[in-house]
Amino acid sequence: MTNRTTYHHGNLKQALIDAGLEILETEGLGRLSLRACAERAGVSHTAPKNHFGNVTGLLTAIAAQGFRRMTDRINAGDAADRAARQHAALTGYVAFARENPALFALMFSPDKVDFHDPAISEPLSHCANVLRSIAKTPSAPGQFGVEEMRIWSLVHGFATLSLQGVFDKPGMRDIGIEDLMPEIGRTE
Amino acid sequence: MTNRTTYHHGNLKQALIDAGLEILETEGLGRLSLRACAERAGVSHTAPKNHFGNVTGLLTAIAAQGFRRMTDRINAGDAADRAARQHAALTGYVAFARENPALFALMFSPDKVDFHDPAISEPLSHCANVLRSIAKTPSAPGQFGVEEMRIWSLVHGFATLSLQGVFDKPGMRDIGIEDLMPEIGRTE
DNA sequence: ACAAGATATTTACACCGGAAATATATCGCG
DNA sequence: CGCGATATATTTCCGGTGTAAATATCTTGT
Repeated sequence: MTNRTTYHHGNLKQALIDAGLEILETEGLGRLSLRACAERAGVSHTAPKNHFGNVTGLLTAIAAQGFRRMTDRINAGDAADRAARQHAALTGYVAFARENPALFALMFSPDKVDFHDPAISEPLSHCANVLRSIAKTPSAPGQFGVEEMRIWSLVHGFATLSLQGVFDKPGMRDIGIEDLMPEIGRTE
Repeated sequence: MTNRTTYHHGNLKQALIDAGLEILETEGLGRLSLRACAERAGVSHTAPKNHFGNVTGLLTAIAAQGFRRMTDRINAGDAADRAARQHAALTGYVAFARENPALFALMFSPDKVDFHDPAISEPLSHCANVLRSIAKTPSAPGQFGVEEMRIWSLVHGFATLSLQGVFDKPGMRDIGIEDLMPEIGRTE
């Protein structure tokens, strides 16, 4: 059943997360299961329990990895100015959702991911930090002000609704986040 | 097993939808299943197939009912002016999400709901119509412009992220959609 | 009255997550 | 080195879930 020569896998935890990410890319969220991840990693379906407790723990870890990838995707730390970083972050957010629809859906599935799991809090904070850094008047670290909430809400809602096809009406497919954001950065 | 006197249920289709809505309210999205709906409606677990084809058809019908309820919740057609209607719609949107977290999550779960199902297109259009009606410069019926997309994106993103607990940081819990919307209605 | 179709059940099956007992490998420490 | 403790993985079993196929019951049209 397994092609391993050793009884222990060696790095099963990361292998299971990677397996889940691959399943999301190739088969979609509906096919993501604990057993499918285990099979792809070459272990029995109960092996994940040692590392993640239960299926929610595994899916939360996969979502956490998704937040790390999204943070990389939206972070343009080398950009010239704040406006450029903001543009890169917002278009990157929407692009990430479109390039990874299943992963993005998982990351915001309350019935599959436990947002109180410590494994996800750090990646989530890093993502929030990038979004804070593009505000005109960023709040102090650890804080999150009205402007940041407005930016995140707008881009997240746009990405979600676009992905869902809610905006799939004539003449709307060409409207992008750039068309919605000129007001976003204005001073309070 | 069943308490029915007649072999046929009579109005099984609606009964299954109602059963699903009750499960969402009392047990949450994780407990919503075809079999659970059937059991609550007092029929065998294969009976839903005649009315909905498969589980996606049933969940889509439940989500469609959710959009109808949300439309009622955000529609303040009797309000004095556009600003009042807008305020009612946006606060209503967020309130609906908080009052029906499981139903709201289902309504935007791409792996459970088929947005191409005709059963959901009409309720979705009605919901969109209310959101269009609160724009300063509403587009023509059937159309959907930048302002409407910005409004919907902002309020949907805020509702979703709030529900997920993403904004659960010190000092943020008191920020509402009203604090994010003064810019929303401004002229282009 | 009766055939045709709609509606519901029974049975069977594959997939899923989890619990419990067991097996194997690694680590800590004498 | 040796050996118990711990970590990691397997096997087996169970209840829950969605679907297909065959069957049963009711309703409808003529």
